[in-house]
Amino acid sequence: MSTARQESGTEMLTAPVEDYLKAIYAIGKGSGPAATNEIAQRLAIAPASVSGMVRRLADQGLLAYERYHGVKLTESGRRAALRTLRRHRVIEAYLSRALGYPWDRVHYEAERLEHAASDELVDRMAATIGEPEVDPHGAPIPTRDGSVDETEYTSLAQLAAGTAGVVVRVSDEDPEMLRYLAELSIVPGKKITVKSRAPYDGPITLSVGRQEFSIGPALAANVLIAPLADRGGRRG
Amino acid sequence: MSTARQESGTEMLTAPVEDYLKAIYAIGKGSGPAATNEIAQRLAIAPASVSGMVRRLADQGLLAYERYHGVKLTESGRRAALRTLRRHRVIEAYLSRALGYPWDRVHYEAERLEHAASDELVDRMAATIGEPEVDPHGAPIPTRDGSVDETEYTSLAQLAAGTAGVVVRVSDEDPEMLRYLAELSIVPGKKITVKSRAPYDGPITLSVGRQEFSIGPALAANVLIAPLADRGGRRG
DNA sequence: GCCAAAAGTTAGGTCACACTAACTTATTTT
DNA sequence: AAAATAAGTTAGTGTGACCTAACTTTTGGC
Repeated sequence: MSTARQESGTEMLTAPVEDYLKAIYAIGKGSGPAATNEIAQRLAIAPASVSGMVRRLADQGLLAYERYHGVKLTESGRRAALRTLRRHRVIEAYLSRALGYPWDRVHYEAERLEHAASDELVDRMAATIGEPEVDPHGAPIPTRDGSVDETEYTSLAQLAAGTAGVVVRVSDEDPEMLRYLAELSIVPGKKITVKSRAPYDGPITLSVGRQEFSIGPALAANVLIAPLADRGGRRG
Repeated sequence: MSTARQESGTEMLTAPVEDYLKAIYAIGKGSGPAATNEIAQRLAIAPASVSGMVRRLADQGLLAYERYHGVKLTESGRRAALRTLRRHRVIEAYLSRALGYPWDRVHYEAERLEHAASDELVDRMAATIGEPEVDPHGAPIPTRDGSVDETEYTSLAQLAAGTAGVVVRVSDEDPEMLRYLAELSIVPGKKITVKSRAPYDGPITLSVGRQEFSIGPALAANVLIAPLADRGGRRG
């Protein structure tokens, strides 16, 4: 057994394998092909290592691989990826709500626990905190039977001046950024209005609550928004 | 990183290494020497594998090894073992109390989580359920700074007829046995009186609560007892 | 105190997962 | 369309953790 996990029904996957599948899913959003280099970059390993692993995963039927062209998840691979994603996000939500974990550190902790927790544990966690639909960063939690909300949202960087919207999701990996976003109270559920945008990728001025401030486009790109009907005019 | 865990301060140990240390600690109870074969048996691996690993662990300073004689934990090895043991038992207690996990399955789940959970998580779990001192099977939980209650208790198999005692601990690995013990309500905290013992390792008759029944010596050996003052006489 | 049985070790092999260096295929530029 | 660059692959290594088979050391019975 060693690092692998055994689970009722399906074969057990090792932690690295689960990480590959998650990465490939994240790149291709479940359907598109993933490039070797991009997988390597996400997992912080050498491209050559990916070639080798990808072959094995293809042999196991988890993905479709064509030499020199990318890989795509098979149905079985997609299911495995979503199972891991569900674990990850339920664990994040649980750490945050039940154990008071700060939202900038849940990702890192979940990254390890997702490979060790059983489905039963994950389901109990989900039940205990009331079957959450999103994790603390707003990412949707796949259901037990493997479906996810794959709605694409606009990033704050693309939002036109004068537009208002609600933050639905922020990217979860960089703790420092998360702490900064929390300071600005740019968190899922918050209403935001884009007051103005300086040209040439300049700062974007926002109003959040009764505060007003500017952020750079790099940060804004990490915030996803559900736009609201524009009823503020553009007098500001 | 792969299967290893990084923790503030101390070097990260892999899951197998933590398992070796736990096994060696369990055998030598922290001080005595552990035999290669016994380690192998506990970890369900070949004795030859133990020889190899034990050498590496000795090189790392986790244990003292003399060829053809057993191994003993060094102070550093003992600390690592107790850290893992604390994780394990806190997790068991948490699963049981906070998530309603049945007591016959917490061991198996904790066996995997103990290698993935950070010290911070374990401490939060402990705090959330009120800093428990024992796990659901009655095993003492090591403190953060690495001390444990190492009191030795009498097993129910050694208890003389007419003696009464309180169950302090039952062995935790066999789920089926745990379910049976729960049925008999032989659980930590319960008062038990040994009514009689048949000779030649025969059945032991007990009274627990208002019930009376007999169990075999093999089962009784897995129940540890804190004896009470004998005030019942031996008329029974 | 010798000799068989038990306990422990070395030798040599495997598998998963990473690496670097060198090579091949694909894409882009001119 | 040729050359330059980027992307991807193979070849060869290393490490951790296991295995079996064959050998050595220790122990316990007589």
